[in-house]
Amino acid sequence: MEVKDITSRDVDFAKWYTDVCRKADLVDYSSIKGSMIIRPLGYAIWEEMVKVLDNEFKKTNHENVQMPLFIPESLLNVEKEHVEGFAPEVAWVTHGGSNLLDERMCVRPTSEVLFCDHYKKIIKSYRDLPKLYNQWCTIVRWEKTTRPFLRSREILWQEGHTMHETKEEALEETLRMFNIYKSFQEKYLAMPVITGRKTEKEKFAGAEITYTIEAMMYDGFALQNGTSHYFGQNFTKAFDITFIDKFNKLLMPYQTSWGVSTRMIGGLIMTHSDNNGLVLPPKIAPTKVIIIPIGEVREKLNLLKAELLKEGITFKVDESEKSPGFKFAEAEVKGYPIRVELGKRDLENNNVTLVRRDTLEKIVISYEEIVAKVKELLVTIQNDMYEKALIRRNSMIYDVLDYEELKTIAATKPGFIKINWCGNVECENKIKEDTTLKSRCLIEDEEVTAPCVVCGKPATTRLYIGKQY
RNA sequence: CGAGAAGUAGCACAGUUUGGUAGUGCAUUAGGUUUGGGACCUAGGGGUCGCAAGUUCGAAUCUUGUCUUCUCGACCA
Repeated sequence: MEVKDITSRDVDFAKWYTDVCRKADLVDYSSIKGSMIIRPLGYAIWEEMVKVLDNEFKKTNHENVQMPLFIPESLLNVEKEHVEGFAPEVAWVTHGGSNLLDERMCVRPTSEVLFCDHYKKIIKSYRDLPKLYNQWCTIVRWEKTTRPFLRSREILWQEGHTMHETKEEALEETLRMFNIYKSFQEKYLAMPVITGRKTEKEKFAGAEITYTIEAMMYDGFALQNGTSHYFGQNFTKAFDITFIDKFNKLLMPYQTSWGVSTRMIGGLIMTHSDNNGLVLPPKIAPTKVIIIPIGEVREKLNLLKAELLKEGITFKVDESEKSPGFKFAEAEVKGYPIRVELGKRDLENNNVTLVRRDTLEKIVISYEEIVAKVKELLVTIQNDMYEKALIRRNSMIYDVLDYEELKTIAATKPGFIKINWCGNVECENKIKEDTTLKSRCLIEDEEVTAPCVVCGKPATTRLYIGKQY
């Protein structure tokens, strides 16, 4: 459990990642492949995420529900594209006790069909719309390769499923939730993200439009950190969901779904953490301040605790018998944004030492300044972490016009590549075959600058490509 | 799912080649001394060697199967 056990980030990034997950005590392996135990610190980070997002969902009039865990096979089969997309990775329940079931059921890999089955019953009139439901739950997808937080078989997440009277309303909802995710990741997780539509090839099974949020990890790989889908009437037609509008006409509603998962915790680690362990942005850190008393400082400690409590700044005090050096290292592994070293020797001069986790900078100030400085630092650290990640990310984005150059960069430089693309799936496939890079998302706010980088025909759009987790 | 590597105490590992009843460091418990970057002394506790079958008088060690983890590939809404 010592920092020196953490593999260097630049030596072996994959090993470093799992080391941080374990040493910071975020997660433990269970005896079931791909099903992890989320430990108290990992879960506390998730709870902070849930708190912020759930509040955003409720502010935008969404209601939480809880749907069944199982999906009967016949129900999963209702929407053709959807079942084809998910069938290879669902887990099946075939027995109840020792009796073979008449119809096998899968453990939900996502809940579109469950919501549709329910909406069919409760939506009758335009007065029943919109329906804005969300659920916090776990789902199961039988992944072949698994990694803590990034790709597990049991996934803790949130899925919103909404039904709307018009196409315009549904499209607006898709973008509304997409923007909530984007701004959450930028403002709270301090993660710069690229956002946009997925290509036809990469969109969600059954969706008309998929918007994606992609963050670049320290090693240049992309992590898809959230998606928002517009379904049009694909599912409502398949499920025959209808309502009567105000002119007494029978119509079909338009649908969306959107989700984020504990994968964001993996993104947080691979964006900000370092060789000393976890680094958490203050806004998402469950505990903002760790106080380490050195020597007999009880009186000042009690005073400080009362002041932080009054200010609503979450803190912990390490009053264990360990040596100060051990406590410093431990505090760094766990990623507390600010460490307060409350030492007898400093206090004789009326000083305390603050240490920023993101830069490890030591700041000596007088005792009276402490609360004001902590408040200031929490803001500074949050901003600096975003800026640092942004600069690094931007330095790893390449704009490429020539296909040979594309292959060279793909093979030698980690990161994202911007290209001009004709929109043809053959060109998309060729890039993947030649370079293993896949489409991340369309860049819709930039004009095309040259012909398609693959085929040389006129380009219709700009596109981000990159390797992914 | 394919190829490769690994699994011995909470963690990191030795012991396996050559079969003989399990060890080191850290952590942990008790008492004491310490305290500004991973303290020290003394005395303890903790492991059916991933699991299962087989070979053998005897298996951590040999054989087979299986599970889990890691790496590379395929897959990945």
